[in-house]
Amino acid sequence: MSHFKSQFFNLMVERGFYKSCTNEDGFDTYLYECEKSGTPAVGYLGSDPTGDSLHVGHLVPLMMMRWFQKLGNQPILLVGGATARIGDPSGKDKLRPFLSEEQLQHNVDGLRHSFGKFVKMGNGKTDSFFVDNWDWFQNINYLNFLRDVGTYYTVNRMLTLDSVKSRLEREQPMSFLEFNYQLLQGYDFCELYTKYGCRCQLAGDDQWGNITSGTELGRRRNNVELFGFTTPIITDSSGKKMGKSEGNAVWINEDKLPTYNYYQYFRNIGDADVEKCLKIYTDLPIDEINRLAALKDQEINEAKKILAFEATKICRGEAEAKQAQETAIAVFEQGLAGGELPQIAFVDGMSILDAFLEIGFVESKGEARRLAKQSGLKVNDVVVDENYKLTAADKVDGKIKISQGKKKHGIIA
RNA sequence: GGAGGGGUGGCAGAGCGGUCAAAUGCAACGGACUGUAAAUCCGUCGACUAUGGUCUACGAAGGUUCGAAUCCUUCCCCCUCCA
Repeated sequence: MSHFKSQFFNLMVERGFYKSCTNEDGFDTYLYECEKSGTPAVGYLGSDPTGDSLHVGHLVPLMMMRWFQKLGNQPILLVGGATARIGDPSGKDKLRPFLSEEQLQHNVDGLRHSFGKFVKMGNGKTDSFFVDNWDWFQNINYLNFLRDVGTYYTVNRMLTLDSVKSRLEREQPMSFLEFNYQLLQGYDFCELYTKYGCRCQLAGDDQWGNITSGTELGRRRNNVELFGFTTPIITDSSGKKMGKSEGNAVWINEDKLPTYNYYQYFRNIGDADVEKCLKIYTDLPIDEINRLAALKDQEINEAKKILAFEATKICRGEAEAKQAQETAIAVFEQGLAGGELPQIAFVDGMSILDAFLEIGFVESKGEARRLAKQSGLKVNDVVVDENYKLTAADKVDGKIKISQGKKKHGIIA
C-alpha cells in the first residue's frame, strides 16, 4: 500500500509515526540500503534535561526509536546538557529559569533512566548509548565557534524559524541566548555525524526547525546530506496534547508516578483515541490492533485494558503492569481495595477530612469539605459527610477503602 | 538615555477608592447520565474555621484614607516607539 522501500518507513507510516521528512526518497533509500547490507543506520534522538523525567508526551519519538532499533538500526540518545543551559525557545514565550548544576546533573540521570526503558543500551551493533552535548560544548571557544559555525548561518534564515518567528510576531522577548539555540542543535547533529556516522535525527515535529538547522549545516559545512524525520505531535480527539492526567504530567520514571496511575492513564483513553494509541504506544502487531480497533461500545473496554497493559509493560515491566492491572480489576470490577492503591496508616478516630488530606487526594480541608457536600467522599463505597470519623469498625479485612469520586481510591490500614 | 503602555487567581483576561476572595472564558474537581469513554446538564473552584467569622492575596516596599487591586512615592520586571 505504501510506496516506500525500507521497512522502517513502511512501519512508521502504518503505525502513524510519520509526520515529515527532510528528504523522503533520500532517507528511504538510505535506510533501504542499510537494511539490505545489514549495516545499521545510525540515528539520534535528543532531549534537554530541563526536568528529571520524561513523560507520556515524549513517548512518541521514544517509541519510534524503539522500532528504529528493532529494525536493525542504532539509536544514539543525546542528553542536552549544553542546550539545557540555553533553553529551547520552541513553543515558549519566556526564557527558562537557569538550573543549578546539581539540578542539571539530577535531571540528566533521570532522563537517562527514562530513555533506557525504551531502547536497548549496550555495546552491541545496534545497541544504543548516551551522549551529552555538554562534552563538546563546555570548552568551546566563542570566536572559534562563530567562525566555524556562524559563517554558515544567515540571520535572515534564522529569523524564519518558527520558534523565533512566533516569538517576534507575538511581541514576546527573545534573548540572544535563546536565539542561538538552533546553532547548537545544528552543531550537535554534525558532531554526531563526524563522531559516529550519524546520518539522521528523529524527533517530534516541534523540533523541525532545529533539525533543518542541522541538515543545512551538514550540507554546507560537512558536505553531507543529513536526514531529519519527525513524528506528529499526538493530540487526543479533543485536540489536547497527550500526557496530562488531572492537569499533571504522566511521568515515565516510577519515582515520579506509581505504576497503577500510569496504567490508569491509558485505561482511561477516550474511545476515539484507542486505535491511534495502540499503534503508537504498544508493540502489538498491526493485525491484532486492527482486531481490537473494531470493538465498539462496552467491548472497547477490552481494547483499553490491553492498551493499558501493553503500554505499561514497556515502561514499567511486565510484573508491574500485571499488578497494576490486577489492582484496577479488583477496584473497578470487584469493588475491593487492591494492593497498588495509595495507602496511609490507620489512626483510631481519625477525621475523614484529615484522612483525605494525608493521602494526598485533596490539598486542604476546605476542599475535602466541599467534596463532602457534593457527595464526593466515600468510605467503603458509602458516601460520608464531613464529620465522619474513622474507627476500627470501618475495617474490612483489616483495611478501610476510601474513595474520592469514582476514580480515586486509597487504603487506610 | 528619552517618551508612552503594562505587571491581577493554574492560564487567558475584566475591574481602576467601599457592594472585591476579585466578572468572564479555559483548565481542574464533584454529582447526574454511562462503559473507569465521549458529549450533555447541574454544582464547586485562596486558607483556616466554633459557619459567626478570621487570616493571606491583585510585581515589591512604603504612604494617603474611616476604607486601596484601584490614589501617591520609591524600587524591580516586561512591551512599544525614538536616540
